[in-house]
Amino acid sequence: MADRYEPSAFESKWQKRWEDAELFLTREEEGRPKFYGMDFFPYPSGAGLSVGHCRNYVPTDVICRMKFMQGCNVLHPMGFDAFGLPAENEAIKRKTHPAPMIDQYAANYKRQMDLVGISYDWSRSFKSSDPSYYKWTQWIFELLYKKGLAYRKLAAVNWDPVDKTVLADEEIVGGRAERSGAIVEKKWIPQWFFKITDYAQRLIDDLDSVDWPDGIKAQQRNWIGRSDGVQFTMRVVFPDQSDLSDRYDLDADPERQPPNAQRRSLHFDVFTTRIDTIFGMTFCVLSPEHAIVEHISARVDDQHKRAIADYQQHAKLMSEADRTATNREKTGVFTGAYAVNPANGKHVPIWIADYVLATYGTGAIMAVPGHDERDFEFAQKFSIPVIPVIAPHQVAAVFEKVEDRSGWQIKFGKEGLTVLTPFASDPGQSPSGAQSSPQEEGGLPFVAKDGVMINSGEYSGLTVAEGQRKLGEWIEALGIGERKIQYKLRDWLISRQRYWGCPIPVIHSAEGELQLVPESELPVYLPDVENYEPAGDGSSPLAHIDDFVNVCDRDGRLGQRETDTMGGFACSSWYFLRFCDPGNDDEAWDKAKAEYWMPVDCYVGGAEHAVMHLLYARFWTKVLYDEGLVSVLEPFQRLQNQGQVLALTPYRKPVEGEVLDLGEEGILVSFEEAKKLEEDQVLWRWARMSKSKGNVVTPDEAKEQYGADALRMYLLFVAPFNADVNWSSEGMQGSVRFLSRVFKLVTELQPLYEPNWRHHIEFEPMDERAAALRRATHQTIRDCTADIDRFQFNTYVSWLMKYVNAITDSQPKAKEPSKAYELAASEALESLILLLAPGAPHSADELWEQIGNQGFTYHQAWPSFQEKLAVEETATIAVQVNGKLRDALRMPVGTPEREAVDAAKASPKVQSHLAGKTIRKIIYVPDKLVSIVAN
RNA sequence: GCCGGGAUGGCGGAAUGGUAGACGCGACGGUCUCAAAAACCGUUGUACCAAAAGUACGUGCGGGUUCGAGUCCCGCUCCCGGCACCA
Repeated sequence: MADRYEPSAFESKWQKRWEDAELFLTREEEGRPKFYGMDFFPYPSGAGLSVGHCRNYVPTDVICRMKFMQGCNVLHPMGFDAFGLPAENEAIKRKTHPAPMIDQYAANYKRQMDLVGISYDWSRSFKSSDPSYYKWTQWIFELLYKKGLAYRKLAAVNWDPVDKTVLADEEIVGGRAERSGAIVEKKWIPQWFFKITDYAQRLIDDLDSVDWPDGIKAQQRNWIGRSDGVQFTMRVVFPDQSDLSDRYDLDADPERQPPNAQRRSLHFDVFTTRIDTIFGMTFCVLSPEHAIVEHISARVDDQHKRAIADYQQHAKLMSEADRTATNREKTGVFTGAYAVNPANGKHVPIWIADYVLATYGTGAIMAVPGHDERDFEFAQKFSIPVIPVIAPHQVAAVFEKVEDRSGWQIKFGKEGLTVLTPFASDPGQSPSGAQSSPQEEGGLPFVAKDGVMINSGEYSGLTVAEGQRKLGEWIEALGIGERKIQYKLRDWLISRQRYWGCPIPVIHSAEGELQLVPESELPVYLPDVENYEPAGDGSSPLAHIDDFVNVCDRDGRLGQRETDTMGGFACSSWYFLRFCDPGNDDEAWDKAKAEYWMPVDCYVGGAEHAVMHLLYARFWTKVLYDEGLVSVLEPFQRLQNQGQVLALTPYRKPVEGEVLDLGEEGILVSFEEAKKLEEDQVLWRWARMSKSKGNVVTPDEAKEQYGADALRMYLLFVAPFNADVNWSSEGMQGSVRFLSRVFKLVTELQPLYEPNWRHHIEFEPMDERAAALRRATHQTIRDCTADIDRFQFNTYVSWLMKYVNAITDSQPKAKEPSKAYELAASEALESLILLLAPGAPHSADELWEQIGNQGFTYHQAWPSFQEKLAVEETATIAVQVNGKLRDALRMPVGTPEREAVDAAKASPKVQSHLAGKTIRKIIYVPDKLVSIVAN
């Protein structure tokens, strides 16, 4: 019998027994509520799991185990996101084939997860690279295609020269490929897209219905980037005024067709969210790639023609990274043409500049330097006039009263807008509300989100909100534009010119027509080949495999297979549905089964997928909902992001001339090197565990040294679930110590254990000691249950620790325990073991057996608490005088106000602070507080 | 710049507007031991005081609301994460 935690003696034994008993096979029994708990689909890396991964898996395991004990049918699956770039790159590096390699890595992941005792139902496991899985990924692709949500078009896309593939916008961070770190280039290639933009609004709206961290929701809203504004047409005029004879070929560009008027003139559309500032427009800007630039260029003189051509060339050559670099100085050229401001008929110069993006809105803007920082910067540089048209309410009030405004000036500063009057030298004449302090040159524009319109003709005097509404109506009435909603979100680029991915089930017929591979012929198998390295010319490796490429099309003629594969995010956009019915050969999933299990009740993973996987999976779910294939609009009801586990990592101080990696304070060195260096030469920093940093702690070694349960309890206890933690072996020791205390306590109390305590305890009169123990028991059940539900695993463990202390202290030292105490202790023993079970399942099962029970704690009912047993008999009532704590009284719970107040007044400590004062007011909070106000 | 999230003892962190610092780590003192480790017991926010009692101070900074603020409101500072010329 063990009176301490000796994990090597029992942890592996229980893992074997769980497996033999098929303990974690998913049940679908009637009459039980369901609970679907899941972790993010992991890519099985060759480095194996670190304890950092366990910080994801253990908490999910705790909640799933508790839910099962509470009587739920629990679906707790695990599979592997095997397709994709990381696997393929690793295989190339190792000169092996990704398929067997990934099998081996996945097997290792499973072994490690089992080592930690995670309760996965492995019978439902699969890899995204299994043909039985990707058959249905292709099937969903075809569904999207049929619905017009998958399309192929020539596009300038993000090309990663290192990984030699195209990437999605979501995979680019600051102009670099997130994975390879390469500076992304622009390349024009025909690409496959999913039309996620059709779902932009629903993807925003339905965020309201899910229980996710605010930060993730905000990131998604941001990424989708809704802007409400007005889009309207601007007519182009040339200095010679012969503009009407010039015709812009509208039919060639139907998207830019205006509602009705001005069909014969050259024109372009602009989008603005600030139509209220239209009177402040002093120029327009087109992106260098805008289609109309050619037409303008054709009508202007040679000097401007050349300037335009030069600038376009310059823009074309610039890399995406350079172009989007922060704080770049504005550049641009005047085209020689003008646009007519529809609000006041004024002609404003048309410029081209690369600060206007071709890919957003209409690729053209009205520029209002008075109220837009970028336009202001541009205007300053090119000496374009600035007209303020929005003033703060109090300034506008003064400004609008003045009839002769000659000599008045308006300037902008950090404080807002400043009016400089001709009588500024005489402060007495300066209207109140208008400052006249000297302004530094080059001040900021006044980005007036609120204020009053000025210098705006008949609209002057309206507020920003009113102006936006009225001008929007006016533009619509005029027929030159309409109110419009723009989204930053762009369509999801799905094709990859790489081998290790799900083949796109499309055939290019002899006529160049796109044909879907018939459903009966799915899957399109990924061919097993020796050489699959990317060519680097933008073609897929599959394009060079003749057997694969050449097929019969629908009409029996020679066609060619699509050779791009799908990016890995396609595979992970529906795997949660497959887990509901993983063995189904006839369908992707049985609708009834998906309806039963979906949505995922608790989804756990890292915050780095905020806008990629989580957005794509939501999109697919909505499409499948529209098809009637799933019954939920959102796949993941509750989402939680775990914090990372950081490890102390040695860095060396850089020697002169050495360049540091971005964000690093020193040069990374190995632990061996660090030992050799002088102490003051080594900088120890907390860094995310990674193979390259050499700071990984594996669950294997943690289990070997401390035990799986100690690791689990440590990860739960060390910090709030979503906070980063610093790995510490002292902390691990603490967990070992706690579990040892549990073993010791159970061993001590075991002789008192009465398995039938339940039948006797209500009839046995409770003495004070027994009642106190029962109180601790029921409070602990209450608090542990609530905190697991709330994802507060650190306090769940705290309550257990406190409970162990309480039971220990409750034991009678000198005399024999009473019958009542024996029964209370029996209840406590069982409760302690069962409450411990989700966190430390091996120890719980061992202890359960040790006190003479059979079977698994997993099959026991989760303890329930009785409110009446959890309440305290006496309360500590704080007594405050003028808000300061002066005494604390122990009084029975439910003491009436009168008594409590009298007792408080009687307290000598309180009296000394009341001496010579008159009581003005007394506040009483039952069982908590008496607050006396006196002066 | 914009959008999120933070800031509490030596450290990780608790705390429905009601006794701030639960629980743990570390540290210090003790028991056991020839000794050490382990284990166990005790102390541990700061200041004044020999100590206790006591008093004052104390949740990033400055204001405010309230009998009472870590918690609510206004204005900042710093840290972390994301986005970033998106009109």
